[in-house]
Amino acid sequence: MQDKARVQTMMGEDLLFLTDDQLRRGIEAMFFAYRAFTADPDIILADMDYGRAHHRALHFINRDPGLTVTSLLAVLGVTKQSLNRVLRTLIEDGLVDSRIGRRDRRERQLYLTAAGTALERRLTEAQRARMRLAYRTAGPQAVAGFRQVLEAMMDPETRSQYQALKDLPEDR
Amino acid sequence: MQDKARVQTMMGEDLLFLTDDQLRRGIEAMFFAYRAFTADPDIILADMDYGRAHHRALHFINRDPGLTVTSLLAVLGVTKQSLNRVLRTLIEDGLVDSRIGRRDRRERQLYLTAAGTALERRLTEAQRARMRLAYRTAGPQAVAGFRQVLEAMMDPETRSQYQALKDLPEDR
DNA sequence: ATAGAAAGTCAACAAGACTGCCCTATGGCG
DNA sequence: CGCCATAGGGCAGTCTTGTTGACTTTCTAT
Repeated sequence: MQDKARVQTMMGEDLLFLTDDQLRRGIEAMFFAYRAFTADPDIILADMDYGRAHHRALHFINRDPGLTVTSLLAVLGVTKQSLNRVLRTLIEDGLVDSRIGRRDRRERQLYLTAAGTALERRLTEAQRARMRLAYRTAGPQAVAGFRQVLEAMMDPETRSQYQALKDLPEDR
Repeated sequence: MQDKARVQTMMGEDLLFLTDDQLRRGIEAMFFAYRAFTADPDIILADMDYGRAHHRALHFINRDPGLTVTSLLAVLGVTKQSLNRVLRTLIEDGLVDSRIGRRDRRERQLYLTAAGTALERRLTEAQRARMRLAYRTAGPQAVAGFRQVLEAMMDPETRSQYQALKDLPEDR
């Protein structure tokens, strides 16, 4: 009784999509898809002695220029020591600019330099290309469902952060 | 420059879901959701000196008992040296049984022991609980879309492996 | 003015991926 | 039989990225 679980919507009785088998399929899909999802930028990064962590930092600094180290920490969910190493190399290499906070001089506000912006764009575009194809293949309705499930999967606190990101300035 | 990618194409109109902004939202959702996705089993694993790699091995051995080291390698997409370290500890700890291949005595066929099955179940159940909640929250139609997009995101070769898994014996 | 909290940095260590190389055992084939 | 390919294991060393602990700088409240 595994595959006939093609769910048809409506019909209150239709909880077939919650069988252990269906859940396991979702788990495996997450594993395989995430691997592909990170593969494209990883190739670019490998060439320049950077890793995924650098990409993530660039992404969120680009997303919200001027954010502090602590804010970035909260979004990334790592320790500040871990982030610091990554940040240090990015700053040394001239991809990120760290300026002393204006309100509070203990803080460091982070900005991408022109070079940083260029790399971020290159990395993200590689990732976007795959996402674009997947979106196009699956169609708008599937995309909506995709986002709904992912959002429901996040920890509540993370979900708030994610939703808050929605409203950030869209410059670029 | 960021084409605000409103409509373009002749028929256009419904390509709004392919804007760079929409794609970026998807990228961020993947990042946050995947972190949550791995968090629950990670807590259990941390207590016993195991890591994510052990979980993955247990999962796929449980999925297809008797598979060879080479097959497992192909599914996991890691090097044999990397897998070997993980597998060695699992075998030493009595969670996995490695038997000499029946067709080909060079091969090792992998099985979970009772203890291995128990741990696999515990780990997977933690992960399933989150997935179940997400599925239930989002609903069947969203789940279908979720799976469609993830599948479209995989590398073609991986997708074949993923689809092939569909037909494996369903014990449990 | 000073104590304590907060932000950030430096140092050392561990997990888990990788490569490269070498080894054994087995299987297939001319 | 002999040769070579394949399956698997082991060892050494590297890299990224996570961790904790201890430190400095800066701010804030008493």
